[in-house]
Amino acid sequence: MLIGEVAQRSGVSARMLRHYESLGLLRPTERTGAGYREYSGEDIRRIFHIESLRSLGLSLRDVARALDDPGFEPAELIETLVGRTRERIAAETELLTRLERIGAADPAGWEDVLRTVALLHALDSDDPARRQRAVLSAAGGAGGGVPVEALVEAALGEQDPNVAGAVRWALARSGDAALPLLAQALTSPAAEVRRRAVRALAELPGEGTTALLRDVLTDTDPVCRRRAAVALAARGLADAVPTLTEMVAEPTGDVEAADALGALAVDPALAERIVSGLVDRLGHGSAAPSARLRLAQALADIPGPAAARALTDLSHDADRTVALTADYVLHLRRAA
Amino acid sequence: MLIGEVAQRSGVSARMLRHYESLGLLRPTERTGAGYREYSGEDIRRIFHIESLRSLGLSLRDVARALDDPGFEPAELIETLVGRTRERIAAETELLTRLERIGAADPAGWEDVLRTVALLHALDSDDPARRQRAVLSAAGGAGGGVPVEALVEAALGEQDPNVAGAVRWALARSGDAALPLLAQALTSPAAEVRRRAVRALAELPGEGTTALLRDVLTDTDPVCRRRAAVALAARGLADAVPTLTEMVAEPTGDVEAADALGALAVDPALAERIVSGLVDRLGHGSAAPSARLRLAQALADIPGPAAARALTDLSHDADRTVALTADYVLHLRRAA
DNA sequence: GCCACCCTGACGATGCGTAAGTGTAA
DNA sequence: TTTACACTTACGCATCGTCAGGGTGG
Repeated sequence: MLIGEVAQRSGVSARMLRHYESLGLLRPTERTGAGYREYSGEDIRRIFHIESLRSLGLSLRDVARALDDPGFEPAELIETLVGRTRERIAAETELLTRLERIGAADPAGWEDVLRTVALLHALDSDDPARRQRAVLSAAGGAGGGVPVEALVEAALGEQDPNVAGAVRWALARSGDAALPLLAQALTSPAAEVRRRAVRALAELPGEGTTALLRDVLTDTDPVCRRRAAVALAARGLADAVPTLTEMVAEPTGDVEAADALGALAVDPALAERIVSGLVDRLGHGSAAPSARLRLAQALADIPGPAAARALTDLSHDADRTVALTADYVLHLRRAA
Repeated sequence: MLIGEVAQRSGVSARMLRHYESLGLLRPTERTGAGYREYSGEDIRRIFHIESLRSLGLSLRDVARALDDPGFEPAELIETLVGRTRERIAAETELLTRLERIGAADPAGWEDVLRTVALLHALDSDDPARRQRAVLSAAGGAGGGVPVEALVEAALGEQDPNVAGAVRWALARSGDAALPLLAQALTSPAAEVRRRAVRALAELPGEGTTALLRDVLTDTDPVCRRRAAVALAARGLADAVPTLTEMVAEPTGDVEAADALGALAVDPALAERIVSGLVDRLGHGSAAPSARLRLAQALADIPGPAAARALTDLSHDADRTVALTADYVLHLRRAA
């Protein structure tokens, strides 16, 4: 078979067939009297072998080795090919999200593109100060070319507490576009991501966030639940009461919970409910004295007669520290 | 600033700085008396701009246009870049799975690799006959170099019913390795994928598949549920009875369900339960006559006195067709 | 003699490393 | 003079398309 027919049937251009030959990949085949290349069935098979290996990403040099060097084993090369392909995919994926974000910012000219690129680049710099500045300039830049997605991603991944705070602040100023993204983050399997999403949502204004935070109250992660509860309480939502009551029962986070409950208890009816919930959960002798102590401290922040009665009970507590604390709190309340 | 320092600070090699210049990308900068390139702050900024755009995948030519041609707008180019990147990611991902499958087959030499590549290639050929042959050779090849993943993928995607059947047959011969993959397919959001997974599981022997099929009985997709029920019944599992009863109630698939129930009803206790379930669901006058007709036909396959009694009731049915059918069935049973 | 092949050789595109051979500043 | 730069020119890498200039077969 002459080269043209081979090219047509194999899909490999005549140019490439000659090229393979020049590399010694395809052996010096037969030639006709006029010097035309004459490909045998064996040659054709070899071409398909070459193409098969090339389709795996082997270089022509590697193909030659694979087909001719008996000591060249596949395992290692395949492994490195896998590794390199993974790296390329990772890089391309990164590139794609950057491109999409830039596209989403709808740049009017290349200056816009450059600004956005610089911003995105700074946002995943290693230097926290740089990230900080990027966030601030993003928030200051009045929207044009500040992709919310990037801010959300930063909010969900930022390690440095200062920068994280700045990111949440920027996010709070950036409008509702962040909401669906944060909502999606709440479904992440990684608890840490959900926690950060909750913190960001807590600082976002608006009705939408309230609904989302309410759902978080049933999250499997306690930290998520608690942050959501505190945030909801700050908005005056009574849904948070059970979680906050639980928080008072735990040795950590009780102060924050007490504050939040105190804020909710400006409503007298709610105050009554909160007090009875707290007493049910912690007021029995079976609870640890330290728990009763936290109860007394929590009651300090709650106005109304129900809290006063509960404190009076506690002032007769078997544990001296509890009794004294309750007494002291009562004293303060009477003075106020 | 001289070229060496610029290179070091910007991370762009001196070679590339000169190359940019030769392309007219970086304007003819100042030169010292000796002809040394002298880069100004403006030049440095331009270098960063160039690198920014390059990081988005723009060619040097496009970078030049972007920075110098005021009529060249970003939108279109960004869009095509996004498209191309998506395509590259898709291609690389394809390549990756192929490489991983080849690696998983642990080839002893490049001939093994070539065989596997040819197989994988044939498996997603456009020609059903080719796919068919590939499947058969994969199943015949006694395992070595036949990646189960590829067969599973084929089973989940195959359109042609003949090839699909061959794939399931090959899968059934390929051992337990397919199980976890099919189990995962059962969690796919696409009902069609789950359906195919169920069909494949139904033809796979072993305990593991039974457990999986049992879970499918609660699938949201009725087709999945039904196929699982029929398969379970074929294995003598009573769990399938409620679903099969439901199937008799529907105008489609009732024959298959009746067969399956008949097979289960070789156990007399089960037969009784099946009959009472069927009668509860369909035997009342409130059911459509066509439903009662299917009931009569289903009862034909169920041995034992319970079915006979139910048929006798139906032989007095208000609907003539129903009554005649029940009569006829009773006649056949007595003759047998 | 015309058409459809074949041949070899070479350039171009892409982005960049790595020289070789030479000049310059301190 | 040495040392560390800088300069220009050019080759090589890996894959291919494509063109030029010329021969072959029917």
